Amino acid sequence: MPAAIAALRANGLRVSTARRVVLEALFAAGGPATAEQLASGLDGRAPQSDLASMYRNLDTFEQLGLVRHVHFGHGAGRYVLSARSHGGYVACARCGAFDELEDGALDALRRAVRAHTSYEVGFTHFPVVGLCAGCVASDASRA
Amino acid sequence: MPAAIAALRANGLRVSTARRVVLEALFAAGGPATAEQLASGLDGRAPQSDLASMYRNLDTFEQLGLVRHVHFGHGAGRYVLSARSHGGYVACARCGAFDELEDGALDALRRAVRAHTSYEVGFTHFPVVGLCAGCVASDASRA
DNA sequence: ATACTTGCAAATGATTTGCCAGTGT
DNA sequence: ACACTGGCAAATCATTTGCAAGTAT
Repeated sequence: MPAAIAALRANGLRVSTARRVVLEALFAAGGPATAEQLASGLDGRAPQSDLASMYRNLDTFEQLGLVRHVHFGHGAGRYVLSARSHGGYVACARCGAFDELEDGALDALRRAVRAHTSYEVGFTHFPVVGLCAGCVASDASRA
Repeated sequence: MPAAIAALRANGLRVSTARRVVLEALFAAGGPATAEQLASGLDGRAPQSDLASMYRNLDTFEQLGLVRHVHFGHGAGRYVLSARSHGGYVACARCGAFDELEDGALDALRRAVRAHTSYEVGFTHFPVVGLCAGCVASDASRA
């Protein structure tokens, strides 16, 4: 966390209370959380804050490379501390469950894409979507 | 296209003019198009129609398995005739370019995910996102 | 002191929903 | 005839933006 503060200073950005709160909330969340969850205080685990400012600051931190966000299916995007989440995610299109991909899986995926296309994919911005083991059984609808 | 009409009938749904227009537009689009593009008539290549009804009918066709939609980065989702697009897509997070994944690539990806997780991914609902060859050079921002 | 930030309200973009008139079957 | 649909307006969700007041530096 002091690293994040340093990053702000290093970029001439101010270390405001609101920004400290954003970091605190992301830290407390421990995993991908929506801007709304973070701003509403994570059920008391972090101080509440303004949603618009939350978005603005998440974006600021994202540009500094400290935060990233992923979209699990439809609905709100989820933000995480980059330090807490190196790889990509697999998300279930049905129930919303998700897990981080291990480095091995990530490498295998990147290699597969590179072998067949001219794209260099990261799986770091958007997750790999499919059905989790539990939902495979009850197949049917949309994403 | 007559297959789509038959599918409607088979499910007790009505074959209305609006629904024919949706199919016509999807057909004319030839690839993933937004609901707005489809409803506005694709620059004259299809009749214009109501946006809300377009969404409703795209959803209806999606439930019948005739249409599917993908999200290339942020912004509006794009709809395609399932018959025209079997596999998944690779999309560029930077410039919005996208290409279909060949079956080989798709299989390799599915295998990789299956080997490392308990998920059964399709890549058919959401695309694989990364940077296209052109954008790899100028790296930097968000998704 | 001054420019960067905040917080709140209002705007935007995408998609959905309510409702009643219209129309396939 | 009757239930399913279409069209239009209004609502909703996620996110962004305008602005005046507040505060790091």
